[in-house]
Amino acid sequence: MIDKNSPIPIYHQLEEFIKAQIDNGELQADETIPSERVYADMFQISRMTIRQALTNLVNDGYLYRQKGKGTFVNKKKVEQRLQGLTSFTEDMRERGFTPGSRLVSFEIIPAGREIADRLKLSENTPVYEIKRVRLADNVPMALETTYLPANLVKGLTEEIINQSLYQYIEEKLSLAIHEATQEIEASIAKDQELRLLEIDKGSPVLLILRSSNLKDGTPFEFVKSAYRADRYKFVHTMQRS
Amino acid sequence: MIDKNSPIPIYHQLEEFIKAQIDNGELQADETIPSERVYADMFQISRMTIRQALTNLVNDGYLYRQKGKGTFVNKKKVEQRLQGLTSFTEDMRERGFTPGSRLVSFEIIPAGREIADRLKLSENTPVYEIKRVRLADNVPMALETTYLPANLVKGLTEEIINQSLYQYIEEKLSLAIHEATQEIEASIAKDQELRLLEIDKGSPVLLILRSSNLKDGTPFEFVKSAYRADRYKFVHTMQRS
DNA sequence: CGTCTCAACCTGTCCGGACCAGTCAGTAAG
DNA sequence: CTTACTGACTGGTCCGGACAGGTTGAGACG
Repeated sequence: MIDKNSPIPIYHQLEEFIKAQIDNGELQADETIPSERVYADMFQISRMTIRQALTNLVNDGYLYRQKGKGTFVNKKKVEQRLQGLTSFTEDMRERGFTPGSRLVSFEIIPAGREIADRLKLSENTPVYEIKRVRLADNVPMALETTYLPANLVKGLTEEIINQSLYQYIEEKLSLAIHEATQEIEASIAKDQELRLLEIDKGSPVLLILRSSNLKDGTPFEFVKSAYRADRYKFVHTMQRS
Repeated sequence: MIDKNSPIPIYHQLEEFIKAQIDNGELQADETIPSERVYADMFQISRMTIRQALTNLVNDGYLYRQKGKGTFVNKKKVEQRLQGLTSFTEDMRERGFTPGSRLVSFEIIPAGREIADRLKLSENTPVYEIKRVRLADNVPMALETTYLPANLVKGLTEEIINQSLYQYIEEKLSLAIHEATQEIEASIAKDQELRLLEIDKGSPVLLILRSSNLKDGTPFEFVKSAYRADRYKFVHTMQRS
């Protein structure tokens, strides 16, 4: 329930509490949830704190409100089956490959201008730089460099990186990964890419730059990936509006 | 400014005030806006009301916040409308270019194996093959080859092609364009591409293969586009599911 | 000159409260 | 039976305040 001694903000705990009730069927679509004042009495929390939690859930599409009437559970959004934001691991599995990776380097560096811009940090703020060769069925698929703000994505180790970054971020750090913007362009492989991807001089690569945000808009990741052009194509669908 | 006698909520007036400043250039991207307390003093409004307005603007993508540092104007988002299925003409206009094209060839040919597969036709069925250099601000941007089933997209002429294919299909033929799948990969420019795009041997191109369907699922178009890598990147967003 | 400390700033979270405006059920009057 | 009123509920808007934790720059000290 609500633990006032928890480091997790009270409004956030209430959000999770209500979401859990919706997910497990305790609260059904179009059902009224207890009013703000009832929750305030129930949990001995101020109504403003309740309102903050409920406002967030309304913004996220879980609830809807009607002035004078109450707050109701929303029907489940149609899940956009269009390609979602997935990690490299998830993407390779989707394509039927066995994903893997070889760590090239892992360090904390002061963010340069480009990285600071992308992550909306001050220049020289410490960030993790993780450089990996990503494998599919044990063959190099991409050279990937990931930047994460060190004071946001805390406590990274090589072990965590060798497992799943997204899982660590979502489950251990309880950060809500939300959306990403990707820029896709063609390029000619540079020296390090040639070596690490085991391709010939003059080979093309598909360069994908991804900037990812948490639900609250905070950038948490910037990734540069150079994919072997002979092994990877990006596929997606779009609709006429 | 802020009119406390107005029926419009104060927090909403503040939102519009700040948005107006962003739109008219008074506030630039990454610039700090006055702090919550400064606005509170300025307008004699409670800090909570200020926070409500700013939170809404953060949620809408106009601002971003950094704890301990301030609230900043966000860069204008890449317009989400780029996400949809658009023609080259629409895409270039969206990016602020003047679109144009130079017809290279236009003929009816019997569909080869690859084209027949893509358009779900029998081999040798007649299709239009339209080859164009697409221009942006009068500079070659892409070499585009479009295939359309001749008995579905009827009556094509050079004049129609020089205007808008999508407009002709939707308005004259009353066909409902629905969705497309795109494959994006990196490649090295081939001979014809080198000449027509005015690039050097060994240059990379972004190769985009698009298969488009009508609302009833019928494929109506298959397009191969080779974009100059120095002038074009594909940008899109995706969300975590 | 480099380092450390501290004050003054910032946003984040939470409190308790007041009043406004919409909705609805119950009751009284015609 | 209909209409109007009232009270109790709802969410919406706003107030003034307190404390926590992050950031930054100025000043002191070695």
